[in-house]
Amino acid sequence: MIPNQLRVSSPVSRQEQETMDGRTGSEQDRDRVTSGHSQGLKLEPCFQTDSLLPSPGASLISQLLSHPMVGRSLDPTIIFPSSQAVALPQDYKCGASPGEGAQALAFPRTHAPAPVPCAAGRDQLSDQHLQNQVSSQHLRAKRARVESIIQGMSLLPTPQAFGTSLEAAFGHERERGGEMHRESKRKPRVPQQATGAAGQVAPMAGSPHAEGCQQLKEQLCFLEQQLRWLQEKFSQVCDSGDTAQTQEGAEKVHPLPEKPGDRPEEDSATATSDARKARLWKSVLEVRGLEEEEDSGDTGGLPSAARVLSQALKHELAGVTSQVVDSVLKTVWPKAANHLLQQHRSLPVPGPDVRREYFAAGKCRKPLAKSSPRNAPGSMGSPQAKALSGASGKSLGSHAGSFSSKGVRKPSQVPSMGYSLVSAAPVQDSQLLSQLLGYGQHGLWGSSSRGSPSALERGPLEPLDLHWGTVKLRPSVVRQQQQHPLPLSPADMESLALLPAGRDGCGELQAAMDGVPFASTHMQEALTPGHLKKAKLMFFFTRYPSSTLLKTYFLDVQFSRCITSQLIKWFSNFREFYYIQVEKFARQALVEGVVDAGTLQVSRDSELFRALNMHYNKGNDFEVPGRFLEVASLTLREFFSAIRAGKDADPSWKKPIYKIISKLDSNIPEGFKTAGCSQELLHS
DNA sequence: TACGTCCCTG
DNA sequence: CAGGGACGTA
Repeated sequence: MIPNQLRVSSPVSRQEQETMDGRTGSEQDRDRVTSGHSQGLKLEPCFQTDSLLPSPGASLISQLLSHPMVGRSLDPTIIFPSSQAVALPQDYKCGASPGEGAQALAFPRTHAPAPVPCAAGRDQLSDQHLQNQVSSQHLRAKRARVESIIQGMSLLPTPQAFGTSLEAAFGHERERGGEMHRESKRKPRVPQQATGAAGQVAPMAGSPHAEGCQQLKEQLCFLEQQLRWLQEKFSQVCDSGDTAQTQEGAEKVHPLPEKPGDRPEEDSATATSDARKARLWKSVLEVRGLEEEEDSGDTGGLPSAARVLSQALKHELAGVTSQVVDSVLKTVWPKAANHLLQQHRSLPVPGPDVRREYFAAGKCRKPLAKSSPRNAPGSMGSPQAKALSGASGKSLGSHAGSFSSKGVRKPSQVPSMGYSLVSAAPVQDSQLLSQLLGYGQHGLWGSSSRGSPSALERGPLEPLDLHWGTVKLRPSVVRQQQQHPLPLSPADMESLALLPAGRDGCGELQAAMDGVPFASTHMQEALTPGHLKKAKLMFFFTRYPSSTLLKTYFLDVQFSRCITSQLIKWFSNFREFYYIQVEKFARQALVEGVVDAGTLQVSRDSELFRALNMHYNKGNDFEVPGRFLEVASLTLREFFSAIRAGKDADPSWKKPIYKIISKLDSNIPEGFKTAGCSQELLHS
């Protein structure tokens, strides 16, 4: 932890240093968060992703996807760790043995259960092997091309989900899959069910997440099923195109019944989920077969079969991902889940694009009241629930002043639409994203009057955020954090980095980070009109804010000497105007013959108030606190008395008044600390 | 040196 | 009405 690291970069003035020394708790929290975040960065791919995703479904997918990545031929032992693997034509493994030709081509097109044709003894095939041996060289070359095509399939940048969201979600598994791949060259690996699901979920057992893990596991099993369905569907597609050849291939392969287990490697293999894996493998082979077909004929672009596969996979994965989300949510947050799922399920399965949009809209943000940086991922539960349901402390309106319905409160009138995947208005997006990225965990935003979505709306992804493992952040994100330290917790960043974005996980994240109006959370190096407006409203509460206080309330501003001066100057100008107005009305009252200063009261109907309100609260979107009326009344009386006493002859006759008024500052509502506040005010 | 106030300008 | 300069204060 290097709490001060982020401040070292820029020299701080003495006052700023003092300010730092007297930092508020929240500021210190911010440091903790930030440093905690940096700590989080050091955590390489770690626990949760591993522990939650290695269920069979995940590993299958990742393996499937990882194959092209490792740039080697598909290895049956990956998908067939068991006997079936060895039953496959041996050629598939190394591609060097005789007989790779016809069998390799024929097998993929068969629709007989994969293991059966696979198990077809080499003895029975030997004739065909001999016949085809002549062309084996050619076929090898063909195979290489096909594999490169398949490789390209999963690497394709276009396509939304295929190699992206999965890549993000299963990235680690995938990496491991690559290693496994190599390992399994000779040593059939233990089925994932054993090592993966059980072994890796186990660490979570006993924790509040155990149940969630279980749920997730089940969902991933469901994902498997979906994949199976997909394979079958894909097979049908292939068939429709290649009926003749498929039949031909089937003829070749069908007469090859054999029990698995003729091969030596089979010994060490276990036999769980063999049928499923066989089908998966078959599907892969079918693709390969198709590729070979197209290789000789249609060579342009992405093969249609691949496209079909891609589309279907995308669709299925999107759906299954939703299921997983639902499942986990249901587990860790049953009450909300019920509500959310109802709506969620009524929605069409979101495509990757939709999800990307959803993310860009900042709707899958962290809980606003993300209590403390120590709220490490995985330790959710009651704190989260509290934070989510508690709708956190103060609101702007909880103090003397509040926003009128016309103004800042507007966002709160956003219909409680729950987990809607439909993108919201841009302004809202920025606000929401600002919550996500900015100060959400302070819980300052989370008041009902601030238009913060209800707890239910805070996103079903939230639990997942906590589950998803730590991931190395994109350099750009890290850079941004270093330059403009935001109180992002590691979990925040994780969720950002891990969100299954659209076509390119990183790219989409980048887009979301860069493209979305970031001003509300990005540390401003200059004060904006929004800040001015905010300052004006703050003037209703404090006429003499210290620079320390200002720093506290303009958290999204990168304070420098210049910024501080400008803010101070603003308030100086506010005071100037204020006193001028009050003096004017005091004199006016004197002229009007007012005798008793005590009768002077500033009400919301008075001209003085109207003038002041017009100045500090244009649009009247903020309900001026009553306290301000009292202060104004007192100021008016003081001026009145002083003028009546002829003190205005003294050049510094106002100073005593200033001194009195300066003691009448009241606390500023916490809501003003919200980063998005300035932005929000601007739009109101 | 930082801040506050006054005065002035556009 | 925001902002700059001059000046005073701590």
